[in-house]
Amino acid sequence: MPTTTPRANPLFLSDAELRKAMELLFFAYRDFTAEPDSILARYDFGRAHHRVIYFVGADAGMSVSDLLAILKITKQSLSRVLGQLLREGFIEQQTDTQDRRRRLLFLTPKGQELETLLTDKQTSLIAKAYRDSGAEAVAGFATVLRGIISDVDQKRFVESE
Amino acid sequence: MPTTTPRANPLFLSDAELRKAMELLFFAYRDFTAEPDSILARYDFGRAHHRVIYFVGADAGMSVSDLLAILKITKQSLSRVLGQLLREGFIEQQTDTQDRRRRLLFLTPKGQELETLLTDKQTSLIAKAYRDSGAEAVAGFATVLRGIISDVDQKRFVESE
DNA sequence: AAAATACGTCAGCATTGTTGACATATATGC
DNA sequence: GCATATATGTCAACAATGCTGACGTATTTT
Repeated sequence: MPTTTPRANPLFLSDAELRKAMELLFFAYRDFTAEPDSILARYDFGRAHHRVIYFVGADAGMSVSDLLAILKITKQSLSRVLGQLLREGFIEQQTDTQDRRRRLLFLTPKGQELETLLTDKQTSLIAKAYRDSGAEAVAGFATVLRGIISDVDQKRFVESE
Repeated sequence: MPTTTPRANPLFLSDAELRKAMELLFFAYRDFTAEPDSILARYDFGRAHHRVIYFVGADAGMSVSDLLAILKITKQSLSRVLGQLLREGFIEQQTDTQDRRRRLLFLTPKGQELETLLTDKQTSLIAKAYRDSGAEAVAGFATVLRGIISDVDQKRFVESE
């Protein structure tokens, strides 16, 4: 009686089921970023610019090192895109009055406008998927994604619950 | 009576809830690819090599154009990584006997070994998240991701159900 | 006063995507 | 059988976005 155990995955999780999950993530992430990517191209911006605009929009007044901790890229990499966004007037900096070494980041009205344009594309895609799936599926979606996210990054979500 | 409607999202989906979904996707995808990325670095390979190895592993004997259709990159981009994988003996080609223009792709034993190494890291992460979440959550996870995936790419999944 | 922190910058390099131009082998349509 | 379409490959240049390493300045902490 062959008990198909191709790889080391207990608890009824077949290899095919796990591969399907991986592919779902791959295609979903790809399609999720496709629309913003094409909008950004019109500004000569890329996905890296989008991330900066998104997170600064989500947490106005964050410092450069806060942003570095979220993005997990080097300051040299960030500097390139952040510099462009500053020079082109999408983001502005303000010295923290508490600690004058820190530069707090804010979207300008122009930056806010682009943020809204980009985020609206993505939120409407998510909203459509949510509406088509129902509340229960939405809860499951979040639960599983949280399970995939490392403990370190988990912390970013616990407070917002 | 202010009925908070910050953006255009009906059906009780708050802006905060939708932004959280976007962030979950961002962090999950990042953490999901982190382990393979660090393994690949040891081979002087990148994420592009991983994708090729993964999809050829999932569908042995696929043609170059099949792969191009999945990855949605140009043949010049693919050629670079595919060429490396061929030269270094991770993948081998075989002329299709039906249509001798087509080159069918297969993993070599060496390629299969790397595929297993990489995929096992990712499947165990998914498996852990699945086990911690329960069957119902897993179903919801797949439902929502499918809702995010474009109709074009959906087709890749319908047959496997 | 010395050390640590926050931020910035210059320089070079790798990966992975792009466009455009061509070339070859094979299959298909008429 | 010839013209055309298809599948694949290749050369060259360029752009976005990561990286490392080396410095420099301002400010805070010890």
